[in-house]
Amino acid sequence: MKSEPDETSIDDALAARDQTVAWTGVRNYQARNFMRDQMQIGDGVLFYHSGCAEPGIAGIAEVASTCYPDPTQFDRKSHYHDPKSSPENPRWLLVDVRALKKIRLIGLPEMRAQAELADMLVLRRGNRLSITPVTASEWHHIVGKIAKAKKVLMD
DNA sequence: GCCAACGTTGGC
DNA sequence: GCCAACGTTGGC
Repeated sequence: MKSEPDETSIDDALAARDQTVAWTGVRNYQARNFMRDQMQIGDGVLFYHSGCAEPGIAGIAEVASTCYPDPTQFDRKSHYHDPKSSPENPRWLLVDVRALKKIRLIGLPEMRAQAELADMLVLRRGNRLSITPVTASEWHHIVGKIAKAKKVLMD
């Protein structure tokens, strides 16, 4: 799951109550549908920093809720306000995400250098989805490289 | 700031 | 339903 660290970094998420943040601002149907149809509480999340000097995987997190309407869509003052959405018929959903651990940044060049990750959707040319599924083997390859991640996942 | 890539919008 | 125009994302 991509987040701009200027807005919500892995450090921000770890500092939040229960280390949990509501994943506001998704305004793409495919990304929304991943949250609605694919995610379950406890699923592993790679916390990815985008739109910054050093994009890459910055932490390990987990899905902490099922999906529910993103409140920012109803907030006229929010950057994420959607005038076409209404509480009676909400268009955009989110899940809560609990940060588990900050890890050594695995930057884009490092990710691209690994044959095991060559098919990761997030690395696809032109990919703009802020949420993409990760296969079990990709997940294991990444957390396997990080002692901290391995430790937290065994706890 | 540039630009490739892609999603959305809206006229027809 | 097509498709051009436009807006956004996001790496560089």
